[in-house]
Amino acid sequence: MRVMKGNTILVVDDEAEIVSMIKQSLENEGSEVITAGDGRQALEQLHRNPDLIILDVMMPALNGFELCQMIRDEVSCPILFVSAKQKEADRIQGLSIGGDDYITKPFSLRELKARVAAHLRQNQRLLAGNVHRRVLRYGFLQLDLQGREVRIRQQSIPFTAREFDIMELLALHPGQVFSKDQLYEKIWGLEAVGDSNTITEHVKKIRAKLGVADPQSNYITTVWGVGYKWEAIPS
Amino acid sequence: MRVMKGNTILVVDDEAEIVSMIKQSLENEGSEVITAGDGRQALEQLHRNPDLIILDVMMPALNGFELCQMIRDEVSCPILFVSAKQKEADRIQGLSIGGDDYITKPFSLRELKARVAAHLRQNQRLLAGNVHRRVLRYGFLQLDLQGREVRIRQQSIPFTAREFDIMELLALHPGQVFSKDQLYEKIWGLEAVGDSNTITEHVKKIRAKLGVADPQSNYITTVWGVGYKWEAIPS
DNA sequence: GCCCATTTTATAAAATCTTTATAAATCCCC
DNA sequence: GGGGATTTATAAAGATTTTATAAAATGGGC
Repeated sequence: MRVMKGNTILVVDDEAEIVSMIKQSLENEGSEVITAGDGRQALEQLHRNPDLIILDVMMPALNGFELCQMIRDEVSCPILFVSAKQKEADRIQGLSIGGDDYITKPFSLRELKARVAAHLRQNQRLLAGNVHRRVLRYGFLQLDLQGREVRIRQQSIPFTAREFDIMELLALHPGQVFSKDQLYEKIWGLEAVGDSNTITEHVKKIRAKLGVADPQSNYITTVWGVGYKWEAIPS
Repeated sequence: MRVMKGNTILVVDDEAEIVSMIKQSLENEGSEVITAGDGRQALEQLHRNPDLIILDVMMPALNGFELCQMIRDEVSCPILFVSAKQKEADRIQGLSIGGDDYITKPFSLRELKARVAAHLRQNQRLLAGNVHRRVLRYGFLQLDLQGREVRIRQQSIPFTAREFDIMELLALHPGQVFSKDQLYEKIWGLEAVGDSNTITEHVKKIRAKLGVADPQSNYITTVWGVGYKWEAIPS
């Protein structure tokens, strides 16, 4: 789970075994984990500026709900409750007083990790966020024009500069046929001279890469005697 | 629930009664609710820019998981899955492919509302705090833009002026490729003339310094024949 | 004058682009 | 429907371009 790398997570629970179990599990994913055995200790740890807080509800002295209410306005990171109290009313209360998630004990470590990762991911999205990217999407295929990156089912596929240029041009004009000369002119520039085989070769490479990740698809169609075109809807 | 006022929520489910039930419930809280009966309709509704998406997993044509994967990179709002599939593996899958929450059917409307409100609240918190953010964080790396200081694992690393300029520009636009000419123009100024090797050299120095403190990471990627870009998620 | 950041130069290494040759597919006219 | 011509596909190798590295030169500030 790449998202968890480098993040600081505060785990608060009065049961030491649970704390150490969670700590170890999250550290395995690359997070830095700081811990507290009760609400007061947790308050002291806040100066470390955690990226996420996991909070047991039932603790002596200062319980999880109380702690959450105290810090919620000062701390903008997600707060996840973990509790043996399974009633719906408890879950709703936890979410209402400022919690972002509520997991009932006994819980699966894998689900805890998945939920922690999801919250961290969403935080990153919003923080690194306000990047309006131009992304072309055709089914499972995505062309990130600013990042010059191609993804199929979220998986990045390396394309060379020329390959990307050709794909971009075609995909920006779905359904329109481009002759090889047109492609050459648009991508290499007006004065450029070159063999039309060059295009053929690049198209072949593009198709090969797309074909590996998405075998049934046929994004680039050959229009015989004319050129190539991008299929509006991949088949 | 104050948070829900004025928000737009997209509800996607093929069972019309469920859609209308959720719609009514959320509208009572002050949200604007738009709906879709399947994945394709949902895609068409995305132009409305919802603040949150509720997604049924099992739908004909395009299921919730598939839809989520398709849109996750373009849509930064929270995505909540609602599903009759209750197995842990399903929940974890949903959270792993970009979902932010997973609620099993049959669900309590009150809990759904509480979870929706919690996600909206957290988004508002982050977006509000985003304005005066002056420290960029990428994994273990922190860029203090005000203090022009670079820290890895809390340890400060000295960077020269140009090095910091280049890093700052790249890191402020994660995922976007900058050509050497673009970098030169943005940092040295329009009229400046210079060798593109200068950039190469500075990038080398930056990578060397980052590499010492964080050997596995690769923050700046070479996009062959195009330029350099900052990885949103360091690999 | 010395130190440090910056830039330039030269060379090595890597990746890509283009060409060439050959095979396969498609079209068109008879 | 078949044969020849044309167009496109495939594969591999050479040429070219681009980037990485190292080291030396420049130039300003103390």
